[in-house]
Amino acid sequence: MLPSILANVRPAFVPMPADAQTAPTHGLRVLAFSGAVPKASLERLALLMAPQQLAAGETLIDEGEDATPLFTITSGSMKIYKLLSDGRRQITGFLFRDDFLSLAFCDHYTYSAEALTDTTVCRFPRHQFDRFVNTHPGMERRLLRMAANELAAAQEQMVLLGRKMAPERVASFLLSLIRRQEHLSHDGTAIRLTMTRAHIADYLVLTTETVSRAFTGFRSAGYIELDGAALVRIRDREELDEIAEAAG
Amino acid sequence: MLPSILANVRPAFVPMPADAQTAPTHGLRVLAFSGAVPKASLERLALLMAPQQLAAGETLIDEGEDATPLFTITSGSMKIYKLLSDGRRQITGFLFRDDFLSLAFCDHYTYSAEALTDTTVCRFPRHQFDRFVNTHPGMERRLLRMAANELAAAQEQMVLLGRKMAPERVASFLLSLIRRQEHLSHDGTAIRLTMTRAHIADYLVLTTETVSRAFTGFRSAGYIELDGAALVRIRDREELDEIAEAAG
DNA sequence: CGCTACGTTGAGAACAATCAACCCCGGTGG
DNA sequence: CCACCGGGGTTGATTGTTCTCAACGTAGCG
Repeated sequence: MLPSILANVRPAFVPMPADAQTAPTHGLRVLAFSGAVPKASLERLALLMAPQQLAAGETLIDEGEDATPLFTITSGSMKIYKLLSDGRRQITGFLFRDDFLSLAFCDHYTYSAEALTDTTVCRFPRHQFDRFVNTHPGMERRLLRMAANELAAAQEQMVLLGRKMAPERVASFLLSLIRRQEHLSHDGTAIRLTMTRAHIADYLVLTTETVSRAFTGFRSAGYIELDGAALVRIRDREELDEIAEAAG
Repeated sequence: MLPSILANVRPAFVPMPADAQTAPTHGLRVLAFSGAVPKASLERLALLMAPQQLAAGETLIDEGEDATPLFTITSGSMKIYKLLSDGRRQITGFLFRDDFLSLAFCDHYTYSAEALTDTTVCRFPRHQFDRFVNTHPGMERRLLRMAANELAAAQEQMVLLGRKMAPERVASFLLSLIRRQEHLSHDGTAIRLTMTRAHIADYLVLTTETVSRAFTGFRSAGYIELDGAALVRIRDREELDEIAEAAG
């Protein structure tokens, strides 16, 4: 009755068709679920989607809001975050293409979501998505796999927040972006950050100053190269791995 | 093919039969999944289980170990934790009766699990559990629900670790235990802690000293009463809620 | 060309960690 | 019976990593 109960989940490790990186994905593809159900079913799922444009900084979801629709991101990037009543904010994750925004078993979202860059999402009406899931057992399994991956990532993040020093957190963050990108485009040498230092700080529980100092430190040590503030070239990944420390 | 891919998940919100609190649960019950499948199926699931005793402090799972079996806790309590290579430890959760230990989609556990008190677990062989899940769609849905709840809790924990002061963390922790207990036994006035101050500290990312100071502070303020170190009586839940701040 | 947002760098403050006693209680053995 | 012992818990003083506050740089844009 309530299959669509995931919070933010990424389709990590979804085998990606070769043309996925270059082909325009808005509209008729549902890459996040490819492989989970027959192609014909996927086409039917695609018919349920309604595309939606978001400008950088625009809010898609407000915490506590009625959680009727579900979303996947077809291009761009978003942050999801939670608030305390006095306004303290914790970014709990960044989402990119093919990531999936859903809800956590209650009727309202437990987090807010905002576009970092201009972003396109596809909206699924919940009832219809649920019906689709109910008639495709492969979907439930896929969603479970996504949730399990997300859960493991969340525990990893607890270790980061709880036990890692500032530079270790920043190194872990860079590496997680790199790994994510490698799955999508097989480029592990450079990343263009779509988030500001303030976003990174809010995610890693540091300040912009501390994040900046970590970047500067890595640059001075020759581990990375900065081209502007957004483009990061990895020079010594071994060392970054070392700093990020195990697991990561 | 891989339905049993959850990390630690609790059966939160499982409707509990009235006799569940008092009846001995070892052996023939699978409360965590009651309601998800027909009673007859539950009986068959119970046949797969093998009970196992753990003394306090005994390790059930070592991080990285082959993740063949799955477990539910039938009595007692456990901690699950992750390690960094230099030995830093982060407790990522406490598990109690009916909680479910599983694995996160890869072949090895991503965390360790150790008994806090004398504990009984039931072991499921993975192949057979998977087969059971595959033949009972209700199970997949239940597992998904459990995972979603756990994911929401993990995000809550990120906010706690990232944005809450020491007393707020301790208040949040006490309240989460209380809420959990209310679901099981409808007693929201007192809890007997099965973990030491050191465990609590490792979970909340504080030191035993800081945890102790928070307890002392709450006692002095009249919010709680301590009977020994383990028995906590709640005197002013409103105020604790206030301190734990929103969401929680 | 100045505005504004973002980023970097530097000096002092703060919260919790660390280090160090001391207390309390249950168990053990003389 | 009681002294000893040890783990866990509490309390106090000092240290440290990051935050805070503040200033300066830099880049994009009207």
